[in-house]
Amino acid sequence: MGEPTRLKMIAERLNLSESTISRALNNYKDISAETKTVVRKMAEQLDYEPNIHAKRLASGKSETIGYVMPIQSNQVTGQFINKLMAGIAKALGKYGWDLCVIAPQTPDEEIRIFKKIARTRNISGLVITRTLSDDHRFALLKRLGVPFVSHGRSSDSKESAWLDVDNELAFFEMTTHFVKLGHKHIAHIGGPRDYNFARQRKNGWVRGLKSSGIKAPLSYEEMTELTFDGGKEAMQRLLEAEVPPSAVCCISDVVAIGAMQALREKGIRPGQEVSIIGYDGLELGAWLDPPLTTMHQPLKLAGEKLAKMLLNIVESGGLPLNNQELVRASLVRRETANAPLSNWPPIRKDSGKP
Amino acid sequence: MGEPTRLKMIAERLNLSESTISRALNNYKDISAETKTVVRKMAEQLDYEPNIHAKRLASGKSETIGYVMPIQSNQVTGQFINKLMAGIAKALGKYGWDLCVIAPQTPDEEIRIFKKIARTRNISGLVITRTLSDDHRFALLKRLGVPFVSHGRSSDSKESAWLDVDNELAFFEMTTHFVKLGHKHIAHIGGPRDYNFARQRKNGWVRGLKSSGIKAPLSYEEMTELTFDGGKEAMQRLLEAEVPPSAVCCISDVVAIGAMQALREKGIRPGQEVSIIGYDGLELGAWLDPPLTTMHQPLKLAGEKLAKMLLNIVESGGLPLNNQELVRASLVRRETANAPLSNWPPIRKDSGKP
DNA sequence: GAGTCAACCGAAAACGCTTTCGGTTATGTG
DNA sequence: CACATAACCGAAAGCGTTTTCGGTTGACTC
Repeated sequence: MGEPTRLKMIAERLNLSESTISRALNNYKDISAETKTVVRKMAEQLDYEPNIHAKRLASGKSETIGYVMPIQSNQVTGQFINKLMAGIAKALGKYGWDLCVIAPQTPDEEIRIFKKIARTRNISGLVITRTLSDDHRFALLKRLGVPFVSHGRSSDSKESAWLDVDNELAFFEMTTHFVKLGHKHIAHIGGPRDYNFARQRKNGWVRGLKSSGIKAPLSYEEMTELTFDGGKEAMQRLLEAEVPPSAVCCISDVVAIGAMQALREKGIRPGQEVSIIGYDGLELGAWLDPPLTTMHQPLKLAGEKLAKMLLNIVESGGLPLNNQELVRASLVRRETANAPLSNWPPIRKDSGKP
Repeated sequence: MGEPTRLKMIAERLNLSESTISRALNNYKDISAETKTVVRKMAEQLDYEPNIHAKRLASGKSETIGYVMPIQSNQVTGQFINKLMAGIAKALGKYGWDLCVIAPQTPDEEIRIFKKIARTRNISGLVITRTLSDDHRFALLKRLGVPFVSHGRSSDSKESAWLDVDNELAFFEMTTHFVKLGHKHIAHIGGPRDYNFARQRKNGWVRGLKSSGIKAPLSYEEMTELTFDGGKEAMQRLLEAEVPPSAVCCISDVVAIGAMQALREKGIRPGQEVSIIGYDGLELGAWLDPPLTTMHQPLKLAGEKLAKMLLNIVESGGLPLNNQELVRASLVRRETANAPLSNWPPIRKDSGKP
């Protein structure tokens, strides 16, 4: 391949100084339009590509952003992560920035890595996901002065940059959708309250019930890990309620799939006796039996948006405050959410009613 | 946070030269053991972290490897990519190397990016996945002199580094497993022959049949895209065979899920009239109705291995030839693969038999 | 016609490390 | 005791950019 082109070579060919070449290529305003075009043409011709390390050393900027992979990636968050990353990488690519994957194995390691980034500045900014309601990372990164954007809010995110889905609205809509179908016994399988979105979604359900004038017994609020197993067990508990629900708002598709399993094992048909709606919009849901009704959020687009926000902050000095955006999820109608059956909920033999 | 520690500061405190410090920290052999420990202690104490850009500029090494995301990432390869990446990042992290995500939007862009990497050397090596039987990338990267390892072989991979699952063996075992269960009508839904693993898997099926003395009509070999839809359509075609199969070896779990859908729509029960085995070992499969029998390969481990191979090549001058490894997949027994039913395959009314 | 001011560009100093080359010491050798 | 030989270490030259600080021009003002 021969030696790569250097600034110096361009300078020699054009009888200009290296500094002029550099400034011409970087579009400084004290270089005449004429020289700029000449320089650019020559750079193009020589296939010039700046040495990125020299550039970063000299400028003190790293042009790299990091994506922090969720630690416990044992779950079917697969789609989630990919699509987000693909979006981020795509957006960054346009500006010649790099996306670096950070995969801490433990929370402690995550902290160490953050501190190291703060010291070395080898990464210009971070994208974090899976935010908790009470997420120490927000304060830590702010304190360390590391620019970041989060996918999801937190109690600490008032002044930082974030992109979030309106989870509460989504679950409000999910709940009222059930109401419109005629349901009166609407339960919720939520996730650990640690996760901010878990709270938001639960609140949406509560608000949906309230605005429809429906009351739900305490037992209708279930909580579980975001796994298939968790969903299954939660559903089993719900079925033991005095009056089992006829509709269930699930915090995620994965949980919903687990819940469907629990129903089947009791001989109950999802979408018949008990309706179910999930959340995430996994394509997979369409291939279940029966296909899972769910709510969808555009993830790749979210990735692009997150990248642009971060770029705005680290490059253009944008304020985190001006980089907050709430997007909407949309209902994907499939076959697990239908009108209630007349013979359900069943009257329990052991119920107190005469 | 104050200014980060520099080599210079350590040198001043210890009354040594910068070069000595550098060599001590990099474990050069012309530095006495004594000085080394002193220097290391001081570095530790001052929380020294080398400026990575300076280091890379001076040494000419980038300490970064790139992972090329499969272009058409619309599929449920989710798990796949993540786990692999998590493994790579984990292994690299131990050596202070970075993992950079490369997400070309088109094949052309992929080529451009490779060429750019070759010129700029801003990435020390690549991990590529989704290899094709006839994959231009192998020759291209070799020609460009960019070190790489592939997850999966190709017709061009004889002399390059790779990690692959023994796909043929896996499908051989899958097929003979069906035979042991008593099946005689065993079909295969394969993928585009472009993919090398698709050929390997088909060959495994063929070999499995042959070694069991079973013959399959031409119509038993189906081919499709690696999608839910593809699996469904392929299964529909199989059901129209003169003698429909009682067992189907599917190239992936996703395809198998699509196939199950096709069965259900015809009122056929997966695992009863028609048995099915998938491939990939997605957890998800356990939550289908009925749970999908499949074959599993350890992906995170694969990622770690790939990273170590690449490090061996770019750092220790290891030969690609010495970095080839074949791993085994293992059968995960669930509920879609059972002994055949006596009333299946059905005798077609329109069959030629009297 | 001296002075002012833009508009352009070059020289040179960073940036923080690695690495070559050579120079001091101690250590052994004839 | 001169001399070669290691064993250690320092000086200094890169690595390829960016960026500061001036220095030339030529046009324009009064």
